[in-house]
Amino acid sequence: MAFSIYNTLTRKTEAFEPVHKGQVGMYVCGPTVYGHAHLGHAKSYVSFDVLVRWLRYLGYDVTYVQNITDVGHLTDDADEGEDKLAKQAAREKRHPMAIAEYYTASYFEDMDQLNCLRPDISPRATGHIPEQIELVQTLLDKGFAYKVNGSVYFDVSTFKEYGKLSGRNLEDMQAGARVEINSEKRNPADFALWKKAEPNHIMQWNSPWGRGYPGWHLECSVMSMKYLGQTVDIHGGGIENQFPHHECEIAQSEAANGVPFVKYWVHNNMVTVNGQKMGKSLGNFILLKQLFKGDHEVLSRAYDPLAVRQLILQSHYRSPIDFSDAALTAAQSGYDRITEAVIAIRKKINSASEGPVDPDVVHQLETAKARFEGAMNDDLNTSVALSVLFELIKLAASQLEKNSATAETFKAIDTLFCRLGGDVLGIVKDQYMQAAENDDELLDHLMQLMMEQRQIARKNKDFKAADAIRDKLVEYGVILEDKPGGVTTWRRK
RNA sequence: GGCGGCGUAGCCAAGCGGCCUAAGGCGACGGUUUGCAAAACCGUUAUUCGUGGGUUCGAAUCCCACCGCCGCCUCCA
Repeated sequence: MAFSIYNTLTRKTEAFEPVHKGQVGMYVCGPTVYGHAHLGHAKSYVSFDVLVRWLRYLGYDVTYVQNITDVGHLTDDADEGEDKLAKQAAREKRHPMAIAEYYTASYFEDMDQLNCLRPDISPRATGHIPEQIELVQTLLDKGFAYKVNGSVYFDVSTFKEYGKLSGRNLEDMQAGARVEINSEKRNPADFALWKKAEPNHIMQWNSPWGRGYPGWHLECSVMSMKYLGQTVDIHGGGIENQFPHHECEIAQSEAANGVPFVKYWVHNNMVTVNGQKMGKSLGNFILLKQLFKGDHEVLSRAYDPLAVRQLILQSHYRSPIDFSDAALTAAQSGYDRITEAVIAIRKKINSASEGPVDPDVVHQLETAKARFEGAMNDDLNTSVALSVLFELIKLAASQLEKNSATAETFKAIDTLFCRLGGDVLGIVKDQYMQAAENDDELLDHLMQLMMEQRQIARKNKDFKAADAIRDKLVEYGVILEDKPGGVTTWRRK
């Protein structure tokens, strides 16, 4: 089965065929860097990360572009709204570019934690002002735009297909309740391509129309075209950007080029926290940094970034996901189970006997792989793909029980875990740091001593003393585990 | 007002006309193991898919109505 993906433009799941055979150009709307990344960013970028990983797994040569918006879109479409970056800059008493730099670094740090692959290109909006001016000029020359008082607007009445992505038409929109504040526009639906800057506006550039700054839909069109061509295979973003952002991108790009701007529009759904929209005023606005540290009042503990990733992958990218402490805890438990199983398998590779791979295991691995691929090909059904990983754990467990299982068999299982769970889903790591190996020798020796003392107590049936040692260690975050054969191991809680 | 989505076991969630007497995860319970635990492993946990109609040989899956929830339509991932 070939890869199919839901295309918002056609409202159908379509067989995926890139414009150029074997090559995929993918553009995803990136963050506006005026604050730390939050849960919404996590869902969005993990979803698109898996899409990129899946396309690469299928053998496509993918160029993944994700912009960094470092010139604030306006906080308000009307006219005098502030630039979000400038606003944050004023709050922090720093230059807007310093704000952009700081939060860009923060963003990549968080995405790295979530194991999202870096985009091939992360173009900055401010680095593409000349190209944006060029596009505005082209639209003016072709009669799709008009100048008013140093600003330039796109004239939506000249673009017949305006509304095709979001399923809106101009009449409906004009009947809507939105108040028209900007009297410069000919039509309320017209949108700014270039805005005249007031002298106190920090971020501004020279243009043929005077000092100003670009409109908020322009950068994506320009950078997508520059790096991926006039027609890009995939353009991704949050569903809330479908209108007006993506609709406007289509209008300005297709008006200028006369060719389709995007072949497949892919939108991911949003997140809620405890069943409600995440909002700063609702007290449920969670930053990724808070999540990873457990530093938020709705969280009972810190969560492993990859457990968060797993939670995201447990539901479909087009479904909304509700983050709650309970959901995170459940995902963390599931994630821990996968991790522990993989570690156990890898230990066995070193200790198991030599020999060929069990043919029965080979068969089961092939079945699992086929099921995984089928699920991913069906519009990225990561939930089912993940369930295959748990089936693999079951298979591994049955082999771990057997003394006859060979090292090659474990190697084969591990390889599939790495491929599907690692390369594609990004939740299985190549290497795991074992707590014990990390600690210095002294700690090891001390633990050894404690365990010996406890062993003596147990031999003497002095369980009171034995339990006292164990309980005290739990307080210090250390868990003792008595294994068959009188062996005791320890690990951190 | 316009657009879109959702309602499946205690919780999360896949399935979207027959393979469904419905994946998988979490939790719970029972077992193996243990001095007792923990962990791990094995097993059990929805004859039923918000409610009521309809279409069909056949529906969780299609249609209609109703109830409930959510998102977008302002920048937002």
